[in-house]
Amino acid sequence: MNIGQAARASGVSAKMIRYYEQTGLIPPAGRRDSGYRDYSSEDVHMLRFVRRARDLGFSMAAINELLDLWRDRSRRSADVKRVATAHMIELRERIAHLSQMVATLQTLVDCCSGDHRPDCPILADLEEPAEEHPRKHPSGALQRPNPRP
Amino acid sequence: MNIGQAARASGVSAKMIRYYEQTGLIPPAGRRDSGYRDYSSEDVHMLRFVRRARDLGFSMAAINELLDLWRDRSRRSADVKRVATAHMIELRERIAHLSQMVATLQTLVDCCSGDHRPDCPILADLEEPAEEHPRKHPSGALQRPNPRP
DNA sequence: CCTTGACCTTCCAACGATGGGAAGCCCCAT
DNA sequence: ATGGGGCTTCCCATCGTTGGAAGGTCAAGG
Repeated sequence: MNIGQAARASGVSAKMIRYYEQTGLIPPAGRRDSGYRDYSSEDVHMLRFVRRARDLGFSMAAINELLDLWRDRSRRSADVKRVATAHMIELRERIAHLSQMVATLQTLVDCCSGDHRPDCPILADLEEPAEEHPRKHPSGALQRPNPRP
Repeated sequence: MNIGQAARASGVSAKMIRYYEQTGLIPPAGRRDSGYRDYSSEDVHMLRFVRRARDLGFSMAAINELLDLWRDRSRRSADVKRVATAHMIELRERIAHLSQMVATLQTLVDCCSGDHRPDCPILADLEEPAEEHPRKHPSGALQRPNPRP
């Protein structure tokens, strides 16, 4: 099976298959006399594994671990769970980070009239950020950053 | 004011200041006789603007637009709002993407016993993804992907 | 004056994962 | 045998940021 066929069968592009091989994520494929790489259905199986892990956002380093665990019949499922949980925690952190950005942007966008006039609270905030430091120990009065007019 | 001082005053690293200048995001700084870049408080102000925009996740292309609008006294706030809204939509899409990953991972992690045994639904899913195609037009019965035992 | 250490300059490389493309060889069908 | 498509390797680009090397500059202290 050529690399193109393996690519179509696995959903991993030929480019990426070569890259994964080059970086050692997957073992070097066998070669025909012509120099063409040759893939078995097991190889495709492995590529689909990698593809699925990529779709779930695992880094190549994590996929490396997962592949090792996959091949290790005496693995402990706890090890797999640890890798997946760590990844999930990182994803949640990224989501929290993005959500914070979105929340701030939404506030600013809500405050912007969005018309022909130049006055814009969005630019005003970029220029001089409002001190929205949500205190972990709120000692003062609750702030109303977005009072509806 | 040297680049290091401007960096500390703006929160943008000296490396990035040079990079922003090189790519045309910010105008070239003035130079002393020694060749050192020289920054005014207005330059720092602009750098703080860029920093804040970066913190909100804007791409450099978007920051370029925002800087132009910032400098344009006859801007229409609608244009600023459009840039911010487009960015917010993209952030929301990224959040949705990550959330989908997290949801799948959470399901898998919940199903994994995480002990010394090798059986692992996480690896099983990576190997052969469960066909969880949530239909946009659910014609059949609701699926129960995670029935509590 | 000279040294020393901190600072500045430019240039080059790397990260992570992927895409694009060029130059050249191989395979298969007409 | 010829054409077209697939394969090979190699290089470059992305995006924003960091790191380092080699060399010039500044300021303080001996």
